[in-house]
Amino acid sequence: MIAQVIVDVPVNRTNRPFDYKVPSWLSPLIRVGSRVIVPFGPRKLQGYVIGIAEQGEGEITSSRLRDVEQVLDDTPPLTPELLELGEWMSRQYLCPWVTAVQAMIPAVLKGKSEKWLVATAALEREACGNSGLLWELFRKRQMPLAEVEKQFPDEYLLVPGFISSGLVATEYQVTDRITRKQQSFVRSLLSGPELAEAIRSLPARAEQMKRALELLQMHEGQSFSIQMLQTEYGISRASLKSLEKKGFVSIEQVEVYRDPYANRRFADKPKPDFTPLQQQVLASILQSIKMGTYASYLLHGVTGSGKTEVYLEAIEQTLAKGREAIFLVPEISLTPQMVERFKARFGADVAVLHSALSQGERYDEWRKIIRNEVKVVVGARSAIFAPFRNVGLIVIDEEHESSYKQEETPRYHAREVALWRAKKNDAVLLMGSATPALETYALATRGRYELLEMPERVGNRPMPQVHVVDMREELHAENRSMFSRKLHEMIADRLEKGEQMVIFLNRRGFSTFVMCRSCGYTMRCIHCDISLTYHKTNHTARCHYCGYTIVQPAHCPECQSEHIRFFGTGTQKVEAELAKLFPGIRVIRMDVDTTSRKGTHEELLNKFRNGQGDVLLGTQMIAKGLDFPRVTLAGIIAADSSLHLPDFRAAEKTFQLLTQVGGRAGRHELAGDVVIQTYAPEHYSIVHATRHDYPAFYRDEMLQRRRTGYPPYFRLVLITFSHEDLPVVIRGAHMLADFLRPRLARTTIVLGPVASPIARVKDRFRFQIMLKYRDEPQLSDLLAQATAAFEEWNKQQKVLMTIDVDPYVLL
DNA sequence: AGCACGCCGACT
DNA sequence: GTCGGCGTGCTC
Repeated sequence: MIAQVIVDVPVNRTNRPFDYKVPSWLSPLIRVGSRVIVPFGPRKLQGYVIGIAEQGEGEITSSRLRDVEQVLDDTPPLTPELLELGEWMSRQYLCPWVTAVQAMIPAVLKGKSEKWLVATAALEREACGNSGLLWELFRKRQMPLAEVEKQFPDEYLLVPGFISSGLVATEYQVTDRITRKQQSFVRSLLSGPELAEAIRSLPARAEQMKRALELLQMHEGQSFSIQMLQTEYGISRASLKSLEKKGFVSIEQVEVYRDPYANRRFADKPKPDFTPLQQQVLASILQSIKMGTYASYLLHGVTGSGKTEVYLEAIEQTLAKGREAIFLVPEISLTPQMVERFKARFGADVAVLHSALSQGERYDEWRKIIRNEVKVVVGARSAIFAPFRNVGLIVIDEEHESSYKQEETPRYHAREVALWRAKKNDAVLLMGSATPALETYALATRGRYELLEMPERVGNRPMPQVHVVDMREELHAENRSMFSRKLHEMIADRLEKGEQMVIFLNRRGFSTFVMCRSCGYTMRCIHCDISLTYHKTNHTARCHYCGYTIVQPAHCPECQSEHIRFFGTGTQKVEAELAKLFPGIRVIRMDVDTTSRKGTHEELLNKFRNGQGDVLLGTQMIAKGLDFPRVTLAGIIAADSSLHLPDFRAAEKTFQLLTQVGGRAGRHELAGDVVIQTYAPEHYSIVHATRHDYPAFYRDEMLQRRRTGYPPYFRLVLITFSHEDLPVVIRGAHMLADFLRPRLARTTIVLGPVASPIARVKDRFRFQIMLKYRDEPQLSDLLAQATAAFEEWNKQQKVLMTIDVDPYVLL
């Protein structure tokens, strides 16, 4: 038996299966998809079985093949479908297959290969003399070599001597980080009458023991966790121990899932009556679910149109057909509200893959999926890899969100992966948004996805009224405050009425840079080509690219002036201003600084929901998915701060943001207002957002994209190079461009090589090539060839190259 | 990626 | 005459 294995060496040169013999004792355990440990050259590595055959296919004769050393799991963590998906990703996104595979499984399953020092039998017999290291090895039997070097830096040099004298030996070990949580459970060892007798036999003062036995008597055959008996019934560990000693009960260790939602009850909302629009939309979707064939839908529904109810119903019907469902949400909007809704509706059938989970919690949730204990997965981007075997429905909420694109290798887009899985499984793909990505809407209008429209809010609630304030006029009217008169007036009005509001500040692209007012000097990173950002909490200036941090100087390093200040408005500044203008106002600020601790996110939102705040003030993270009945005002401080970024999606992002934030107001009985403050009130993204007119925005933006040659008219590939020496990067970039140009279609545009917009990061110069193409059916193959040619060229240099297919971040 | 093998300069 | 620098090539 031969196993074909891809090994954990994520480079192109080893991006192919290697054959191994399967020793007979492992053959019952090994499966396609198994994690294994294999010898690889002088090392031992973790690998994944991608195929099993009777005969090896390579030219190496089977007698010379090495053995699989170990099979790591009794259930393979990868299904055949996921392996195939990994292969596709590897071609599509030009990444090593093994990297794609590792993106699919929890981080704790990624083994690390280390060289260890182990004691030999000789060491047992010999005296260890005065060597601290040998004593330690005698005691511990083995240590990672890296740890030896750290703990015994002097004796580390003696290691080769110890090896040659046979006292120690080296060996490779592969370790993963799997841990399992155990809990003690108490179970009665006695039958009914015996139990009654035992209770009577206990002395009156053994009150806790009596109560424990009575509990076991009442719930016959059930076991109770010690922890629960302690907290809920006040029965101490000690009394349970003595019951065990008396032979009345047994205490055993049972593995439990780490569940952040344990001991929480979720109230189920009654299923609402569907509006006619919802019914209409559902009819199409449910028809496809019933047929069990591939179908894809774009559900374009305004904020508050009840898209979530449609999703939930579609999921329920999928489960009713005995199939499984994946529900993707953007990283940022996997809110407790959303989780609660799912837990309430689907109870123990849901696994939640949250970015805030610890690695252990994530592993436990994932195991519920691989063990077929759940039927629905709710999660961010990587949940698209849920190892279900019979996916019937994939829902992508807020389909346009950029968090669905992974910005490291493998640089995949969850929407693309979802499409692949849906087709593969004859499943339904349902994407929803109030502001679809242009690419998606364009495909929908061309029939690639079926377009479903829900242009009205449920219950005929009106869309909020949007007021656009031209901040230039405010300045002319001598208002230098960050709040326009309109917004000021409306805040005062809501405070008076006791209603709530959301104030949004897009700090991105408007960062708080540090500048000297006297000489104009700006603080820049010494390693990167960007300005430093001021952080108030510890009074430092930091680089957001490499982490370079200095204490904020009191004087300008250039001219010694004291007038060195930070510019740009941050949430902290808005908070201070609100407090000044409206004494007594209760502001709940939500940004990276106030939510860094685990659980604070939820805490702050609960506070706001309970009415302990008048204003929810924050960045991106409050823009989406939140639904508070008493919010009647949404204020956007600087709507155009995202408009002038060097990004072809700037207008689209602005439109989406304004629409989403505006959608937070007036979702229930109370009508809502939105105030947008801007310096560019005539810009089409702001005008159309004001009128809630997506189609108009789509038309205008498509004209721009056509004029400038960007998606959806052209597709992009961004190739980035970096190296410490500028001439070397430039040579590398030209080498690749020269390779590609003659091989590409005439209609394809090769932009560059040019310096990247951020020309230096971490002391490395960056150059890039952008490919713009309309039709390149063989592009993946060509890029693979180009990569091979580049690697050949790159043997002497050490230029880093990354290829980003359909990039989102162009820096 | 790592690791071993192998060929040239500065030391006992 | 040896120790060790890192260039080159391979891993079933």
